[in-house]
Amino acid sequence: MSKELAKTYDPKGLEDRLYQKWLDRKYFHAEPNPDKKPFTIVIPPPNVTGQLHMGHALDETMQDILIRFKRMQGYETLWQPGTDHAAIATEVKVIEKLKEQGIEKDEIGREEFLKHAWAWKEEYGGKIINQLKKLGASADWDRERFTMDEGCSKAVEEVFIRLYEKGYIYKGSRIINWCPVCQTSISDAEVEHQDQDGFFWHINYPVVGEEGKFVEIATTRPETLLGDTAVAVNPEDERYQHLVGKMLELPLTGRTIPVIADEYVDMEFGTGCVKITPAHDPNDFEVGKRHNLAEINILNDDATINELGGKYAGMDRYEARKAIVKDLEDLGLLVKVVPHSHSVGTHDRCKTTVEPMIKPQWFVKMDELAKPAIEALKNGSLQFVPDRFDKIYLHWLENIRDWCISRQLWWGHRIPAYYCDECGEVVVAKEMPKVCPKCGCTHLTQDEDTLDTWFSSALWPFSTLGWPEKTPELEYFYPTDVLVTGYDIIFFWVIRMVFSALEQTGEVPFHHVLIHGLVRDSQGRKMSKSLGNGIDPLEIIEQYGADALRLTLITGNAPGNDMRFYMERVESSRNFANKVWNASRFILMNLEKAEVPETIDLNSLTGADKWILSKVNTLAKVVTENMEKYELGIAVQKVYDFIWEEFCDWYIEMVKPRLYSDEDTTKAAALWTLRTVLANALKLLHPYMPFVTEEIYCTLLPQEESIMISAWPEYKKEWEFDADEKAVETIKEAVRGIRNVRTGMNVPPSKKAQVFVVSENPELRNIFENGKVFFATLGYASEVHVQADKAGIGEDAVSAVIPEAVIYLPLAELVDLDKELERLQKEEERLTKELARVNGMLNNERFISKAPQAKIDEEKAKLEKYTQMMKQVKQRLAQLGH
RNA sequence: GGGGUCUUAGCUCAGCUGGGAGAGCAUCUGCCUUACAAGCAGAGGGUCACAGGUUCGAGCCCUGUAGGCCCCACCA
Repeated sequence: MSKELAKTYDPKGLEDRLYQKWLDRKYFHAEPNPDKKPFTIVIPPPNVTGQLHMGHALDETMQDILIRFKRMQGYETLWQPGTDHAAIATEVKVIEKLKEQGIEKDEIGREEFLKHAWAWKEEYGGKIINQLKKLGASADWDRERFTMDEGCSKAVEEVFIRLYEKGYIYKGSRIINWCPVCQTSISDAEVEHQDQDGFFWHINYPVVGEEGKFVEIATTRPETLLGDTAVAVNPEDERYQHLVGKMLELPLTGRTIPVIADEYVDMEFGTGCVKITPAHDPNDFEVGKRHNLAEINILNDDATINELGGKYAGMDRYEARKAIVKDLEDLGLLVKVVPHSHSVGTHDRCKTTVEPMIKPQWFVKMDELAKPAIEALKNGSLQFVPDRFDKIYLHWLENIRDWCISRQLWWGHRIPAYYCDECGEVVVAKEMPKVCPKCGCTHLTQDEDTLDTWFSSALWPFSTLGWPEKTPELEYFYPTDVLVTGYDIIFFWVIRMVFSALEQTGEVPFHHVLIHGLVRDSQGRKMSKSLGNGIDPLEIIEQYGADALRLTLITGNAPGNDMRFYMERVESSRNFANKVWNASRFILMNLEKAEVPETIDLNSLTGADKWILSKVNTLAKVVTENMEKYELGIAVQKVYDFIWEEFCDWYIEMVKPRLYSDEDTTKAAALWTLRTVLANALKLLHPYMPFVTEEIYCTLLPQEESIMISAWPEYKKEWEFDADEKAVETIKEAVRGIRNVRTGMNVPPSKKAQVFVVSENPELRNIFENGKVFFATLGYASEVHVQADKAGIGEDAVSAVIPEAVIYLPLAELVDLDKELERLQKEEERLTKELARVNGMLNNERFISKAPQAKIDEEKAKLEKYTQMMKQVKQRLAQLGH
């Protein structure tokens, strides 16, 4: 590889080339290795038919950062990838595609449909994986899995059977959420509650045998009246006690229903009389059970009224509502209609209003399974980052209800339950039994339903590692270390993984759950297809590079918080990549011209060298600490600031004179330092920006194979140089003072000026003496004089005051005395404020007696510093006649 | 109804166990300085939502208020 780098960083081409190199060299591949400690992350499997969006980009970037970090730290790192079959989402897409070809799902039948679904999976399944690769994801693609592959399917069967045998899975006719469009049951987690403006219809139900007497009920769903089997009042309600036990005429049906008493009824709400429809309301279902009420299902699966609805049969639920209200009005039974806002359950996927219905379904009994999951969080074996998600997790588990796992879909894991055609015996087994164990007949039929897609993803952390087999992978990599995911799927996925893992493997599936927020558009809206405000990560990568996208997604964001996506921020990230590129280009250009030793005697380094070495040493420590706390945004910000400010703006500028001079004896030291510090900074940056760092690193150190398998920088005691750090910081402060004064006077850099540094402190004079060259290059000085007093400095020189020193610039012909005065007065004002603050603290007896000594000393030092500076400022003001 | 979270510079956001308010972008000024104009050097800009409290000391901890966002919830 040539040391020639292009003038502007261009990620195109380079990224694909480097990614291919990593793949070819199997860097992503992990194997159980007893000599190393494992570090494992399982990917939240993206939907097999999905398209990479910003949410994925964020999620995968975070995982890749952690994986690359740990890999460099010497762990055997497995990032286990794969995809999810996404039962309902995929099935809907396949149905749509078939419809375009004029084919209906029911016409072709189950087997044929599944062929189409698998074909779809084959066609689109690999797409999202390739998109992840574009991001730089260092997952072990050799181990890619799919929730419906053989191994995962076996795990699903195994778990189903185990839970069934333990009595944790059961089949029952219970009220479930039904989606009339998708024509399947869905779990509680899939129901989204939306507040909708509706009405309260007050309806009179005539009392049987008591002419002119009515019970007034209020309902938001008058059409369900067709399925009423009682009216309930609160047993404590004195208004209605006399009615309990009486019969009512159910309008429009010719049926009569009883008035019952049940504590469920809130006396304060509505009329205090509630119509009870056990077949179409979860509460009413419970009431019905308590009172042995009939359950009358009045709906077809598509939410039209069925034959039990009399004249309304065949009408859609909303048409029926209108018709029924109209008929009640005609009968004079409609008392009033009151606007009322209430919460309506909708299917999260298609937004259809769900219909509670009683259907035979399979459920997972949750109470026992939830207990260990709660305990795992409480005893610390499972931790959320940030920990505010603890409450959400606990609240859900503590109020959990049984999980409806059967779906009336074809794409998914078919429930391993078989029914005897003769006697109806249920057998749960891996394969269809030849004969019914009860009656011996040979005709059995498998359950038609499939499992909730989350049933298989709940097993993902261990099914992908080979469970239920005791594979070496499971032994070594499990439990995994951290799960990275969005807060939006804590209920769907995280919780179900935890209780499934605890039940099946006896261990938590992961120790940490790192939660991130949503990536929103620049106006703070969710990115969505319907709004058309989505930004395609691949287009960003194409235009700015994957590194720029990754940096943008990680910077300036705290864990768990949503973020807004701005193109300006991507540009800024791209600019940083270019900055790194150009700094490296400069260093490489200079390295070409000289031989630089592999190692160097640290004593041969200059103060500036030691300063930057010390800085990068501290940086390594701080970055590591933050990454271990999952503070990725803070960590990368530190690297960014170091590279741009300390390294580029100060160190490289400081070192230039040494590089440009052939006589300079410290040139090799400078080059060694440049190379060493850059290499370390690149390593710290690599998890965030893998491509640009790899390209530069390998060019910088041709003997190195790859930065991604290089060792993570560790803090080195021998790189601590406190005195040199302090000295360079002092010089920086002086240089800043000079620049500040010059800009204030509108002196262009081309106009060089003499600089006098005056300090009574000999130690400080020594520092400045050694730093003369920096005043020349960085402070545009023509000559530098370091002295103990003001001898030879004109009264009209401008000055900058720093602690224990004053810097004078005789800019006679340029000096605007009014401006100089203004500057000094401003400085005086600032110092006055600071002194007031410090004095306020130090004169406060309670501060002296209660504050820690270190803090008191710190403030005393400040007092001394500001007093000294104030003295200088006052002297200058006096010179100017103030 | 319950819970969470946010309110910090014109905009978007950091600010990790309380100890002199930060970044990016935007704005203004001066620089095509031989790594980078996707750059360099400077500057302006904030009673940290409001009111109390704890503390020697509060952007940070506690209570309350106002507004925004989110999640959960079986009042028909």
